[in-house]
Amino acid sequence: MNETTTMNRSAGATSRYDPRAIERKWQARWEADGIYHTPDDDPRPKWYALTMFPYPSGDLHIGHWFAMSPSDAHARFMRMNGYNVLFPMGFDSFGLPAENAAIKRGIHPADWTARNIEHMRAQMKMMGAMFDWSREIITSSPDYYKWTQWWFLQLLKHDLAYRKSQAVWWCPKDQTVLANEQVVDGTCERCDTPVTKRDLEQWFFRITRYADELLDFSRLEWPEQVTTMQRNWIGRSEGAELRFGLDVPGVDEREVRVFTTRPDTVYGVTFFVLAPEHPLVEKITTPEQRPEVEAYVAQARRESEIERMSTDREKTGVFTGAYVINLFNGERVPVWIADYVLATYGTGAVMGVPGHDQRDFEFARKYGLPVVPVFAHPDWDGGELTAALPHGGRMINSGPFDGTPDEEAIPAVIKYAEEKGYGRGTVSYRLRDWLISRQRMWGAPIPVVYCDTHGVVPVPESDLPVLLPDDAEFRPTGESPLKYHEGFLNTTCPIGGEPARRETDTLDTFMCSSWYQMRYIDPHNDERPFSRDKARKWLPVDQYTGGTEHAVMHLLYTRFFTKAARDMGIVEIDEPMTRLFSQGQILGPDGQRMSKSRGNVVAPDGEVEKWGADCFRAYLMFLGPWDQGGPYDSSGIVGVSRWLHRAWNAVTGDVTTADLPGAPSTRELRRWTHRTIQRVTSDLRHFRFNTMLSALMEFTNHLMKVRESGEPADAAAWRE
RNA sequence: GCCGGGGUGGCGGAACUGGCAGACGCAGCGGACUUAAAAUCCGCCGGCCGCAAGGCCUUGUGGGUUCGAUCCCCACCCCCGGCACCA
Repeated sequence: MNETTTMNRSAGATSRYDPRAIERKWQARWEADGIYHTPDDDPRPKWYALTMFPYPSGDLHIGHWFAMSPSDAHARFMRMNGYNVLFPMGFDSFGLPAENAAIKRGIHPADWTARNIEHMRAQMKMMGAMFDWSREIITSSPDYYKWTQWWFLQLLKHDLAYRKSQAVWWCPKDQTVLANEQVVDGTCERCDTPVTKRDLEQWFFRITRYADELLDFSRLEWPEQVTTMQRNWIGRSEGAELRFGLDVPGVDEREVRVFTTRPDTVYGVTFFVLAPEHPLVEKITTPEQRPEVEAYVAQARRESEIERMSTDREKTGVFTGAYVINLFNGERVPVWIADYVLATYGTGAVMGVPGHDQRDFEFARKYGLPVVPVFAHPDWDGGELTAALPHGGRMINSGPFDGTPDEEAIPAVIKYAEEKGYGRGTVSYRLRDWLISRQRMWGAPIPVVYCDTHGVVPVPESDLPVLLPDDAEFRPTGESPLKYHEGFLNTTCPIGGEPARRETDTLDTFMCSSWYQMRYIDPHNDERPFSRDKARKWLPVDQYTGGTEHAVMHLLYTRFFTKAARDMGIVEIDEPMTRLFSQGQILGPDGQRMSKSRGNVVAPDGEVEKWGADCFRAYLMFLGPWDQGGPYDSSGIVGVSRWLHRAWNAVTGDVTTADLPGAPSTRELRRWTHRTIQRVTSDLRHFRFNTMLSALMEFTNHLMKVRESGEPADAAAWRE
């Protein structure tokens, strides 16, 4: 029984781990066998795994590897667990960099994009991921943007798209408008240029209609970080809209409304403030105050948003000469304008309650306006205030409400206001409608036509796609380059055939990525964006992964799209992605964001060349928790490489074995094996790749120890 | 200011959410093999005291709960990310 044998499972005892040969061989084999081609008609349960698709900037960088390798590992894990896994990849290929490159180098954005895609696809194949390339989508290709335009028409048909003139964010460098979500600290999200405002006629999507539903994350397994960011971005505030009487000779309006979260302080109103841009300012300002008011308005317009949004600057304002009447107590209070009041939030007007709001307090102090407390806060001694009082105590100076405790105050005042017709309880949101027009050419043309007879006419679905011309002048002028392309601009009205003009703005590229996960399930369908049956089978995405930089842009827009699609009868799901995992960001070795200008970019190709793709992938996963990210320090990769060599040796090298069932050493070996399986399974399930690799390294170390001990190992346990 | 995450060896990080802190790896030190080096293998590797056995200290700071705290509670400091004059 104890006959000792030597197992030698490799071709030769001197076989060494040669990543390049192995990877080349197996990647070619996988591709030839089409093993990652995901069938639609497969009896196994489906698993839709998705990683955010890249913009084809030209080169795959470490960040792409860091995002894709672990998600690939997880997708493979699900596949090995018996799921029919869909793990597609594509390119989010419309957008400004292509246009800027075109301007700089004089080549068409389409050519630049195509070249980059080809290169990056090849780089991604080197990764050895299980992407199903037969489903690849490219958002700038006509057979894709045809359907992006189709979505626009559906939203338009269902009153979820509309056109209006509004002051919108403008990036002077990129020469285009931006969505609120693309303005960061008063600068352009893309190029950091301070933004300005312009009054323009633009297309919007009614995302605000879904504000409340978008706040419901109860069916989602998403990181709290992301749901919190979305919650803050939507910014729901409960309060009331209150009417104030307006009695200015020659002005038609008889009232002006404010939104407030503290209607219970309405008896403490001692002044009233409008945003400088508020339309009433022009009408109600008295002749004596006009020069000062106009100067202030002009200055507010001129100031950059960064200056204006600075919270620590002193409050300024100007009296308009007009008064409004507080309907609750009949008092006349002066109307001021001040730039701390935002035209875009609530009604663009604020009731000034210096006794209970610190900003109002500072403003009243500065301009000598009276301060009337309406809650007797327990900490207040009744003397003159040095700051606004916090919530608490019973109401005072408030007519019929005197004595009401603070916790009952808000509902009581709202009820009273509704009975008397002074106002009503309401909810206000920070979220604005999504501005989707862009004055650039490398995007999907907005499929509408302007006709002198029929007005705004949607392009019929049968005429889609509205193709981008391949010979447009792409220099930015502040207007879409398409405007100067006669062949594109001039068309005929779909209704009456009259001469008409095309819309020359293009769609925000975030619209392309708002539905791309639905296209992967049926990427070659030229009848519909996707078939209903396939949607029923594949949607929603089971596991999505990507960076948090898209928390309030892409991830909010795609949720809106899904809900709108559901209400339009296109899909039967409420949410696009059930689970989300946000990976961290890989930084340069200096701890700074990798960028060419800093010179801290580590090229993945060099690492792959030197260590092999598997080693590089494993090292990225071994660095630390995936959601953490951090500086990339290439000095540690040698450890992973050593481990792979050891693992190769452990599996392929010679070992002395014998039949030793039940021996203590056998029990120990089997315990190690199964404990490792358990740890790896659990870690993989929870995206804990770093500890998964530690477990595998420990196991390898144990195997090597058994092998080097000279004692024979149980043949069956060793094989296992 | 508000919200979220974090602070553990020289470094990246681990510790099954109350049970031997520092797994795994990098770097470092010592050794084996080698004419030599690389590669590989073996050993050591938080700090202080000690020849040693061993002892004391140690998870940002200070307190608390507990037989027992990196983990729970209170207060504070620092770092990262987001939001921010939102009425």
